[in-house]
Amino acid sequence: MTKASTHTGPTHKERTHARILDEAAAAMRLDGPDGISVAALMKRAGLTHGGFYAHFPSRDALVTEAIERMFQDSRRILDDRLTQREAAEGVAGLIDWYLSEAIRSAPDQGCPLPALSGGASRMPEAARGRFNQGVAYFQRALATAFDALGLPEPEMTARSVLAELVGAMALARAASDEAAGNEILRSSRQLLKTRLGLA
Amino acid sequence: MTKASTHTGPTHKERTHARILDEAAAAMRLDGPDGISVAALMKRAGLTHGGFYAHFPSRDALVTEAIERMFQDSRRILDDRLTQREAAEGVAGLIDWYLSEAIRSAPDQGCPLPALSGGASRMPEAARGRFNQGVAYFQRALATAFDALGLPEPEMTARSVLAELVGAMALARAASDEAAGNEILRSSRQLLKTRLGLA
DNA sequence: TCATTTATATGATGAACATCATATTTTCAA
DNA sequence: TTGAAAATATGATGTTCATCATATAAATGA
Repeated sequence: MTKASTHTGPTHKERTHARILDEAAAAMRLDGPDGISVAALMKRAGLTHGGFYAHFPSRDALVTEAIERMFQDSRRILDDRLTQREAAEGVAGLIDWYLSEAIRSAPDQGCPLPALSGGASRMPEAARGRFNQGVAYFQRALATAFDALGLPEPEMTARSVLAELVGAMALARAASDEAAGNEILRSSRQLLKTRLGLA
Repeated sequence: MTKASTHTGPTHKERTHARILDEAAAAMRLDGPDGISVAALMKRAGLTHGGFYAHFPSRDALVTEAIERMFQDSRRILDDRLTQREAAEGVAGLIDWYLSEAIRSAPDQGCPLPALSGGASRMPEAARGRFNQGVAYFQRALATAFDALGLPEPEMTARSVLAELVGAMALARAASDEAAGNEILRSSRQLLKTRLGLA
């Protein structure tokens, strides 16, 4: 069952691997790196627990790959919004998307930072490295956009804005009262755009 | 060993209870609500695991009490800073303290929000309620101070500022590169004070 | 179709965990 | 000083977990 020499699609095993990763990424966005057991994860992927180690050498390796997968997804969204439009429109749209009520209610979509930032120190070292690369990429992308907007101190502003984005979504998701959570989102959407001159 | 009728200090049991709670609060600020086992917690308190259930009916009850304890500590600091000084000085000092490198390196002190926000949905229901009360208190305290500063939209600003405080500390702690973490703190310290007219 | 490789399933092992029953120690009033 | 009550320790139970050895099933080249 070695992959044929001619260019064919992904192997059955590769598809299964990807499916396990997708489920892990979704579960971890909901419940953090320790949020799902190997057995529960495999069941969600439609498999049994034993086969796991044919795909990943250890649970830590899964966590690391899943973190990377999450940031790949986020990077694609980020790039779409920031590079395929006018800078002002791109940034405003990113803020509205990032802090939308839809994303608030669907933590398994959206950015992994609000769910994972608080627990990065508990992640396997390799996973934490990927996490930091993801944060750095996000900061650079924002700084580039802010520079295009002509804002002063684009790097510093990027760090500050990212902090508010992440904190606002984390706090909004934490609220048991949905209305209170939505107020947090609304406040940050508005004041972020105000301070970036997008209001 | 019933507490004497005359007013004496706290019972031995009460002191032990408080000691367990303090250890739990410190551990949870580091590693979240699931960060420490009953056995490990009791060992840190200088006791053995079995006695735990003489103090708490369940692990969930401990988590709930520990959350409350953490917010009591924070509330005291918050009130000290915001009520015992000029509003401008109090807010600036709060920002500098909250986002200090010392607090970054000592997660078992400082505010529980950065460590716990991401995982509030996994907390026992009662604990989540206390958590939300803590957030609401923080927001109200900030809004009052911003009102005293004459800022427009003090409530909305309070939500936005709290989000940035929490997000900045969470991201700074997540960074494996200490310098990168410190840049995050520095950026938010400066831009928060700028946008509140305290620079 | 058949034989062989690859992918997945079954079942087991040992560790960590929350919880609890019971034993031991400590405390303090009499 | 002593004995009852309170506080803590010991040890056990059942569960969940990551990991792995091995068995079965599925796929593919011949």
